[in-house]
Amino acid sequence: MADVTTRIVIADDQAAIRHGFRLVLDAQPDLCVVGEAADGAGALATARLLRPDILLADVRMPGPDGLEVVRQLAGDGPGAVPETRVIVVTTFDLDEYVYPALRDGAAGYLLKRSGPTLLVEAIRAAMSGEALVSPSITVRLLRGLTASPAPATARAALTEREAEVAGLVAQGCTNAEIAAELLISPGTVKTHVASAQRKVGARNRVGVAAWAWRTGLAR
Amino acid sequence: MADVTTRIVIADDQAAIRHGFRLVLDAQPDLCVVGEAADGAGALATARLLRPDILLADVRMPGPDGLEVVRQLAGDGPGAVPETRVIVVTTFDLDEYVYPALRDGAAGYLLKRSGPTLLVEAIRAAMSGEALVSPSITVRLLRGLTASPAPATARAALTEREAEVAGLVAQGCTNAEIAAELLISPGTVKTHVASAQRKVGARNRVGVAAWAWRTGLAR
DNA sequence: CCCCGCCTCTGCCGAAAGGGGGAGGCTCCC
DNA sequence: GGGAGCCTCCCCCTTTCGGCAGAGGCGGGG
Repeated sequence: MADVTTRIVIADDQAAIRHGFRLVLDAQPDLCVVGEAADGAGALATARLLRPDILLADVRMPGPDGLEVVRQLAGDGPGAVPETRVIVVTTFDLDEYVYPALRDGAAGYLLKRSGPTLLVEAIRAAMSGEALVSPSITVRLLRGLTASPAPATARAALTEREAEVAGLVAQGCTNAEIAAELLISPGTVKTHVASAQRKVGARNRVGVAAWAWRTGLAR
Repeated sequence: MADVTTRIVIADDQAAIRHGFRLVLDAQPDLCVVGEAADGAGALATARLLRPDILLADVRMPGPDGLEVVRQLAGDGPGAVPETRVIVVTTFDLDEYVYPALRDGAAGYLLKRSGPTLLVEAIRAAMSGEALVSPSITVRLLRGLTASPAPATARAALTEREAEVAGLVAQGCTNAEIAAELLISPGTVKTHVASAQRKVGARNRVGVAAWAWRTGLAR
């Protein structure tokens, strides 16, 4: 495919940030900032008018915030601009917009302090249909992926044996198989399953399995 | 804090890769490759001996693979080396080691074709307790996170209706409940469940649920 | 046009799971 | 000593699943 210039629009309520980004991006031979906006409404209008390849959108802006911009442009509603990939930019990695932004179709999520390198890399990634997320944010996403919200807390509800049985249930084992595995009688397995079921509020063994998968007990 | 040199060990069965990485990394003033290994056993031994700041580990290596290395070094077993952050490197973004690696504590997941910039960025991120994942892989992670746009590959095996039923199975619904929800007869639900079961290789509905949770169809 | 895949439904039967109850042995702690 | 909690096992009964076999409607593609 032809390596034409990537057209970029910057949306941020701070002029200094916009100028900084523009300096960095225009220094790249294949990138070109074609527009700027200082608020959410302007970002949407500019994106719809210019249909750039990339929109860098601050999370916190007057009017529609970065998330709303992502939703509208990346959605399939009337105002969507499918050819524009939105990269969300934020100042603080504390903010909790990460999850919704990515879920709603952001092509990246960057910290302003990430530096020019990652900014350029994020744009190139987005142009390849990929997505770069700031390392400091990725590490939080991974924690969510990994350890589950509260493994120790939630799991404490079950006795050791019950958790063991629940794990095997989540693997798709029948009571008889679990019994063979743990060297106990099938009747005892039923007792443990029923107990786990009651404790986690499930209506059947699939609910127990679902709980095990959610909490990270099983994987 | 003092910006001392970051000590790095490279584990890859291809000497060319190791040399390439070494060239890139030693060109950085604050990075230093202090060791190499050509297989999993060597990687573990070298990491335990040198206790480097960073271990770049190929996924596919003779002996223990990159995942096993991550598990052993990042775990809390006797052979763990907590001060060493493991960045997993792979050739193909097709491979399905992404989830386990990140879940088991990898401080990054890179494609060899990502280029030197991301390699260096990934190391700096890992040193800050953060994690950089290759954009092409991130985009897959996000699909799993979103779970709305299907991971077409795995889910393509099931028809739309089957996937719908599988999702409800994963929520712990009985066939009758699914029937009521989808406005079809319980018998039809049984057909779909049985079909999904056969396609995903499960022996019962819990296996279908497990598959749904694994693939992100269910959350 | 006809075949194929998907969705829909039907029936039957044995196996598995779920709900209820009871019971003995064990450890830990008051 | 006496609970309390856990693990283990047993009974009975109903509901749900799982496997099997068949069949009609409906759409797309050869």
